[in-house]
Amino acid sequence: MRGSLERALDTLSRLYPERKSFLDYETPFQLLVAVVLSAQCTDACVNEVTPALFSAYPDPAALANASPAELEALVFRTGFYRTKARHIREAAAIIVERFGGKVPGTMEDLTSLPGVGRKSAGVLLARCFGGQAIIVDTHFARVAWRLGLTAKGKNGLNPILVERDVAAALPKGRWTECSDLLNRHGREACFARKPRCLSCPIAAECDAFPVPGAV
DNA sequence: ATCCCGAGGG
DNA sequence: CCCTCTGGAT
Repeated sequence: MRGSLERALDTLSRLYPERKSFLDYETPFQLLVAVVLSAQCTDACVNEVTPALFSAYPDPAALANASPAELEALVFRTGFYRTKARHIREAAAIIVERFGGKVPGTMEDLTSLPGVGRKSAGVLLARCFGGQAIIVDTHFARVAWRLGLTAKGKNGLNPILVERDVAAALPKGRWTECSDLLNRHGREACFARKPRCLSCPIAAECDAFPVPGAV
């Protein structure tokens, strides 16, 4: 990276002052379900299916007893619908049986749930448990790579390595803020295709500037 | 490395 | 047609 990550974050925090979630939810349980459904699909799509889902299954006990076919129908549009339906149902059962009906608040317990990897667990820790986490999704990884914070390996970007590299470049107190801001920048300007490099406020700090085909 | 899997953009 | 959209499990 050409400049300081902390200075880039200061700039982005002025560009994106509010730090809202893009997934609709009211409780940790609802966020857990929404995050699992968000794999490889847009949050807008998730938000279309979750109202009916949360209405039909308001808590882990209800979801654990859901009919698989009915559940698959409700989450169909999010893609990977068989896998996702099974994961959220099994996760709900585990939450009831092992965690007293409450979503657990540690990385280890969260990632023990089916369908919950480090990225999804990080979202829960940061949003519901006040934790600090480097949340590596497709947007975050792309932006971190373009800035020059991490490198691609044989198989492209490895989320674990991206997390390690960014964590090493930043005090832990800013991990979640960094996750939010790079993610937000990725979805609003630093697109995978035709990113808005010409109006990017942190272009001067970016190793990839200007990305070929940028506008 | 591969599979799961629908939807929209270019 | 190919890529991308807040990944995770095998």
